[in-house]
Amino acid sequence: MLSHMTITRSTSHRQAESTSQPTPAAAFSLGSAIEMMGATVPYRRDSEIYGENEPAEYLYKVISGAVRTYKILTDGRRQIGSFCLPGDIFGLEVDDIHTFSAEAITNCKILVIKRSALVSLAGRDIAVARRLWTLPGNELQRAQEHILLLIKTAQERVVGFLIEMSARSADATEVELPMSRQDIADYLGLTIETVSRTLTRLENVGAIAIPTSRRVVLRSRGALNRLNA
Amino acid sequence: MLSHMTITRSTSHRQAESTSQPTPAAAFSLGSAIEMMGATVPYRRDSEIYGENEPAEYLYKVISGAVRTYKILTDGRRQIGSFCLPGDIFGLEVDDIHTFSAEAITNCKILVIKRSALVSLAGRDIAVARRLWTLPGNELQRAQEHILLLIKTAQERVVGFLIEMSARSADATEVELPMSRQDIADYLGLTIETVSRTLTRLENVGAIAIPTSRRVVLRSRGALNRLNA
DNA sequence: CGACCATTTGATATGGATCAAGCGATGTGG
DNA sequence: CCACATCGCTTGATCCATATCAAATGGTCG
Repeated sequence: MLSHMTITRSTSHRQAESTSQPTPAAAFSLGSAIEMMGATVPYRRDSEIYGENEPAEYLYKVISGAVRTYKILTDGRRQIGSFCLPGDIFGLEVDDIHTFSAEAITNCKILVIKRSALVSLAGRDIAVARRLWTLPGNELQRAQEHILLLIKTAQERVVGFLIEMSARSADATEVELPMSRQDIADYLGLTIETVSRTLTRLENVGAIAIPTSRRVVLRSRGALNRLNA
Repeated sequence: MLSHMTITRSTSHRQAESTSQPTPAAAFSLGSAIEMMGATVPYRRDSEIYGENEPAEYLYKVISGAVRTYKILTDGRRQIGSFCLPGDIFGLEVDDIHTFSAEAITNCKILVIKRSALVSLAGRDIAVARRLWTLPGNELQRAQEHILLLIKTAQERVVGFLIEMSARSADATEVELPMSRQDIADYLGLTIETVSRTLTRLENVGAIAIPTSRRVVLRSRGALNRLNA
């Protein structure tokens, strides 16, 4: 059976919705043993999942909703490291201390898995071990892509962001943006105004449509790729 | 004894100095089994060690000299991903294809290890496996630091770069820069002129001294940390 | 000594930041 | 159910940091 952890005691989850109702049913989706080892915990919009410098006792997987990981610099600037969408795993750290903070962007459900349980399972199950193995490498690739984004012009960054989001979206031509303009700006190293202006410019040249501010239709992939330099 | 590979046949090493003379003596330094599995190969300044998109058959460790890994964007811009100094391991890839190119910055000696040999050794030696394990995670941390650099002002980037280099240097107050201003600029996402100007400004305010263009003395760590925001 | 290449320095242009105001959707209290 | 406050987003005007263009300097090697 499921080995239930008393995760609500952890300081890492102090902001979880008080009406927390784990949904073990979801634990059997996706066909991996990983889903069976944790509890699904709801977090409400803008609540902290964990903080920078806290010990990294758990691993997290987005079941529904969206999460941002970020750092606050000494002067108050915020850098978003990644957006996590359903299926994404986050919270894995090299040295057992979180190097970023994580917050729920929307109300969401997160599968929370104890690291130690996963490590011991990996010792028994080579498939789990292999999958765990690939996580830092995948993160590294994303970080490297992020670096490449950050040396580009504002327009290229925004276009790159849209392409990245569309690649992660079910419908490749229509992108749902769970995050605010400020979140996008802090991910791309731009200001909210520049992000907004760039999006409207892309709309004006017919590359995209913006039916609502949180929804973008990619109208011309060719134009976008051209603008992506 | 050492199992010598016929590495000079590999396309990855086509630019190695023709007067290649492996130095197996170095193979016994640092007290790790890893040193015993490869051959030390000399590369001359600006020669390619491997190219982007080539299969990643080997792992590399800098014995002496310095290496840059980089990508060329479609419009010709170059982004340097990392500088590798003696002791650094590079060339590890998630999916067995190099995502960056690597070039010798100076004439240098590189220990070249066959991946497959290392993997099989890791299967037998848990210490080697553990060490291999940590590499992607360490790379990830460096990439994340790099991201944080790239969202800062020019002065903060240059200061951050100097602090990073001094942390990797034997003498914490004096930094040898094996790379050109252009290399630094391409690492920091700035132009060569901005890097140069920023360095002279730092010298003018007394934070550093620049006895020669490739040597920087950190005169006031406090001032640098302050400028690092 | 002279050519070459890296670096520095100078003058100007510009992309994105900043400061400021307007707009539209959402929700709340009267 | 509507008036109003709030919040997120967009738009406008101006400023500034860094890029760009250009030239001078300096160090290295033949």
